[in-house]
Amino acid sequence: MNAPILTIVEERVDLGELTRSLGFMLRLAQVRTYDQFFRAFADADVRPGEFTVMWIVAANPGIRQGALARTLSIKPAHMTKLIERLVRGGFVRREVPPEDRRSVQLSLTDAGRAHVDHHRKRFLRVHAAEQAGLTGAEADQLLKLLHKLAFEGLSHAAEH
Amino acid sequence: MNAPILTIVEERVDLGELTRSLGFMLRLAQVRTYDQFFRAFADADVRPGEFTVMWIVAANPGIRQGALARTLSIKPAHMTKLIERLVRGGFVRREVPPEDRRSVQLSLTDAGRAHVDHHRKRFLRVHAAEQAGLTGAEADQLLKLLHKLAFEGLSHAAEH
DNA sequence: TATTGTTATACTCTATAACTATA
DNA sequence: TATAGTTATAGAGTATAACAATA
Repeated sequence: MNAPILTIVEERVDLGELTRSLGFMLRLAQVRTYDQFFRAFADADVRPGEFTVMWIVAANPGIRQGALARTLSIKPAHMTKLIERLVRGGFVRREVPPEDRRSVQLSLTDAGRAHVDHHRKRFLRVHAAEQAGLTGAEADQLLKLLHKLAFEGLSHAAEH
Repeated sequence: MNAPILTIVEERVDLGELTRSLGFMLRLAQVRTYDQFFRAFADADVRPGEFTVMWIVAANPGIRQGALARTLSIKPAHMTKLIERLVRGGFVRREVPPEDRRSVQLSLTDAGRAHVDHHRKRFLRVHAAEQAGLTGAEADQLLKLLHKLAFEGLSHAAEH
């Protein structure tokens, strides 16, 4: 059978063909990077979803709430609540543009910008920790493949 | 700057260095495979977590509930509820072994085995769909890297 | 009529702590 | 005392549908 065996603290669990499932392996790998994120930000009350949103708003001031939701595959209903938290925290500002008064444009407050700046370096350092066990070349290769998997087909990505 | 731009339906969103974050890219990639799973099993009321659990129980009859939880990084409290659902559905059997009456051993019922067998082929076919946009060699490479990332360091994995 | 975002609802998942029953 | 699992609770994420305001 050649079945892969995962050994965790003395326990042997046969995962069978699961380890050939991209979905399953992506989940396992993500759990690990998630752990590393929380270990790095244990003191800071920073969560990956919220920080990612603030990061993107920082890079795209005035972005529409819907565009942000589609970019991150977050449902509009959830995005409303997430943004609400960030507005309550004083990090994000919402503005209704006169051109389309149905929509909402997002930008960071001074506090929001300071928050992103303050944690930027640590956030980038987490990337290094995430790659534990990989060589630099392997990490690059992995990012390239994930990029292709995530963007190919359902959208168009380009480097400028 | 060379910042990567993600274009979705006419919208240009600058993701900046996020695309160099393994955690972020793993999340984006996983969202996609998650979608594909649900598209494939739209009619069947099969969820990835539950199906994965049943798959592992099928391959490891008598596995302890705690070992299963640790393998999948699912918290014991949640595992209790997840198994409860599968027991209620008639797919999983719980047994308390006389050697250690604190623990619970899991196995599939006939219905559980039939259910896994019935969806096995489709589950494997999802893997192919997940790889859309990748060549076979790329998919293999990606799995290898994910395997290394997921297992290296926190546990020991071996092929037999 | 279609689109943007909100509200409401329900369920899953995550995290924690307190608890039981065994060891 | 420590371990295996359960119960309880709270919050976050996901999914859907109905809705208001605007286009």
